[in-house]
Amino acid sequence: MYHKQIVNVDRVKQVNTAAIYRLIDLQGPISRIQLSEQSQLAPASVTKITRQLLASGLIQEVAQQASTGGRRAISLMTLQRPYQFISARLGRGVLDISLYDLSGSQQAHQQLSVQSKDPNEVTEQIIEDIDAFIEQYHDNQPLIAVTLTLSGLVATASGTVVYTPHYEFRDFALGSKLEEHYKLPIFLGNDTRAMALSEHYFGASQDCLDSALISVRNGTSAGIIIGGEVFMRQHRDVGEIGHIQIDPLGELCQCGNLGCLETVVSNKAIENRVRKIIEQGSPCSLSAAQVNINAICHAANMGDQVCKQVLQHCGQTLGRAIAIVINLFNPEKVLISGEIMQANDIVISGVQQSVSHQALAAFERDTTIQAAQFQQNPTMGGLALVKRALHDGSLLLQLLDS
Amino acid sequence: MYHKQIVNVDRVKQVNTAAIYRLIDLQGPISRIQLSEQSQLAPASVTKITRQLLASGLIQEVAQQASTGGRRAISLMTLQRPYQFISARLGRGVLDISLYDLSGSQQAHQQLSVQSKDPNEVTEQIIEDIDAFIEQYHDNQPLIAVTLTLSGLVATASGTVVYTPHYEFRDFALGSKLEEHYKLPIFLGNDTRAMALSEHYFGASQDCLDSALISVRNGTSAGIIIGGEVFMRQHRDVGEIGHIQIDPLGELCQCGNLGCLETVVSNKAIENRVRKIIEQGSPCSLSAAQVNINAICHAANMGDQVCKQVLQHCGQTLGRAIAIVINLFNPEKVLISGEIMQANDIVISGVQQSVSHQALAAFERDTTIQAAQFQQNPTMGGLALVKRALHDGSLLLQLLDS
DNA sequence: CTACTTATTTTACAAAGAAAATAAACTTGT
DNA sequence: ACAAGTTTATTTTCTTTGTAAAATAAGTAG
Repeated sequence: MYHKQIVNVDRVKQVNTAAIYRLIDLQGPISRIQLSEQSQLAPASVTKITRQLLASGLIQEVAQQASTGGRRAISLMTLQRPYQFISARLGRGVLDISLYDLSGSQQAHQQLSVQSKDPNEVTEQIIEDIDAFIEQYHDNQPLIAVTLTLSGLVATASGTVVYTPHYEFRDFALGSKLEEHYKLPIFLGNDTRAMALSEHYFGASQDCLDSALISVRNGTSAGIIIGGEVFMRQHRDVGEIGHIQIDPLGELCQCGNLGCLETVVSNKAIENRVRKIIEQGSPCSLSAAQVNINAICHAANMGDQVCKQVLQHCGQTLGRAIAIVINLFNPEKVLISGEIMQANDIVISGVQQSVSHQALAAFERDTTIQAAQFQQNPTMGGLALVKRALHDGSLLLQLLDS
Repeated sequence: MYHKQIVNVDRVKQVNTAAIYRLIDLQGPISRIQLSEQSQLAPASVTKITRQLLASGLIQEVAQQASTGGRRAISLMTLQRPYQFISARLGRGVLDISLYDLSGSQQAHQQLSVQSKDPNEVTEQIIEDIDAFIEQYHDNQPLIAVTLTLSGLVATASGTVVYTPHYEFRDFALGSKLEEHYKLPIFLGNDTRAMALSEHYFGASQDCLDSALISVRNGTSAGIIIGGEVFMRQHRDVGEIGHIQIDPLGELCQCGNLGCLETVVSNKAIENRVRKIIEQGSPCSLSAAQVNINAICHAANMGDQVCKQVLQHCGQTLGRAIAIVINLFNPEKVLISGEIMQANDIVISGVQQSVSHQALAAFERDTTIQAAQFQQNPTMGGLALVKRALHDGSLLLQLLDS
């Protein structure tokens, strides 16, 4: 059996401290009195809490605000630059490593290739590469965390990699291995879900509590943000939409089924389809050898009918999946990420067609569909994981003590 | 902008009192020391809270438990029978009214027909009929609430009916009209979602935190329970899966699209399909005139191939929708409700086929699919709405004061 | 009858937030 | 320039809540 949230006294302090830190972080320069209004805590409590945060160096007093008729308010801001962390991202055959500070500015970046698929070998390489990276790029500022994002299912709480499409991880305790080595808080997560959270904190979905990010690259997956948090079930995140059956008579998917979303909506599927049409002799500005996703988008933007048609069909199909997400989650914004968004207008118009037909009218009119903001930076997701840990108090308390 | 949960002192008491009440209600006869263990509150705190609950008559001391080597523990239970409420359900052309007590036993029931589709007229009828029902069946025990469930979208917090398929409600403030008349707490909700919650509290999904109920009757809709609560977005519930496009080349749906789930999975769709096959001359144990959902299920169970095939196909199609729900929500149990479950084995085997192919393996092996427990009683959903209000503290506090 | 267990209650206390009082910084009217 | 009034920030005082520890109650086992 289970019990729901019980509140004891210690927890109150933790929750409220985290809430105040979060407000200062999100709402930039803000006075104590404004914090009190927004948090519904008494001014006295805000003073108590901010005193502690000031003492530990997590926030600072900055300029005074203009007077509104009396004593001028003192603005508070979070300190970002002194807090650095490592964000790594394990893609298909690729390991990206970055050094960030909390402001979100990337101090250094490196990309390496990964040959092995064996969990132990890959883990070893990750540790070696990050070690070398730190050696080379990190100065003497304190590191507060190491994050790793990857495609696949991750049990976030236990730091276990349940499953990955590109490597042979199966219920592999990657988190504890990294923790053992670095003696730092480790944050592990699915890459799409982490990117969705990054868009929520810093990107295109900053202004809304409920959003979804659909990532179309090697495959298709979704990250769903509900109430400002990644939607999770029993400590593992969900959002694997790539194998929704979109057409019972469709193409064979590598998973063994017919007509999965990924058989139409993925870079490889798009490339294959264009190649096929060219080989059938349709007039196209690309030769079969030139076909790749970037070229296709460029050609479509230039007016190439074949490429345009394929991308539009892809958009329509994606729209059917997005309509399902809208009906089930009713997000304010749906963001699409991936190389296809170089042909933004073509894809979006296809998506809109399907959504306007298939999503509930009451929901559809509330939902904006647009391109994601962070298309290029695969390690950006780690930043969100660190922010989240600060905002929910778990990492914040560790920094308060030290 | 928004702020997340802030905890102030008042709230602590409310949350913990509700949590203790919920534990006593769910875990039947239970001692204070067991409550302390399960709630992680100190024994002294449990004593304080239970004292209050005892004083207001919400719980009572029952038998002592057997000794485990020392003083025998005193069992506590919630009091159910003295608390009665009215549960109404507005279906297509039908109004069901029941009198329940908190134990879930139905004291009286009445079914009436509804002719009008006009919101004001329907509201007037509901009030008149409930008044007459109370007059006839209710004795002098206190009524603590009135609930109304219906198909359509309901904004639970504001008591507004956003949309209904069978009546012309559009953003209609039904809740406040009822509240004005009855001067009692009113709980309004979508019927499928309320039934899903009832299954969670009292039925087939009692033992799990995450479940889904799929209702197949006039249409198809889902109720999704996450963490023991109805999954909601900005105060309105979601789960309208009836218009997921399941086949881009499928039949025309009344919503104007092709191949919606409801064009295959609904009582009417099944009946039409069987009728069509019979008219085409296939040998069937039913005549076209005899066709209705109950007869079809019975014939299928007796081995009729036409009926069996249609139901199996319906199951397979439903399975595709359920696979989506499983991939997105990862519930422990999926319950199916509706007349089709009279042919339980046939439908479930079809569902299982699709799910085993299309749901993620990691999720599918954790998910049980079975028939819902409360198939017959349309007002059962209201019971869950009242329970929820007691368990989350909102209704509990009103009863504590009085 | 004594020693030991277990359950519950009482007492004393610590921590957090609320309310009121005070201090500080500024604006405005004279 | 200066008093009066505002607005913000902080401090003090008080109430509430939960908890630890001690006390009490009610059993068991030998």
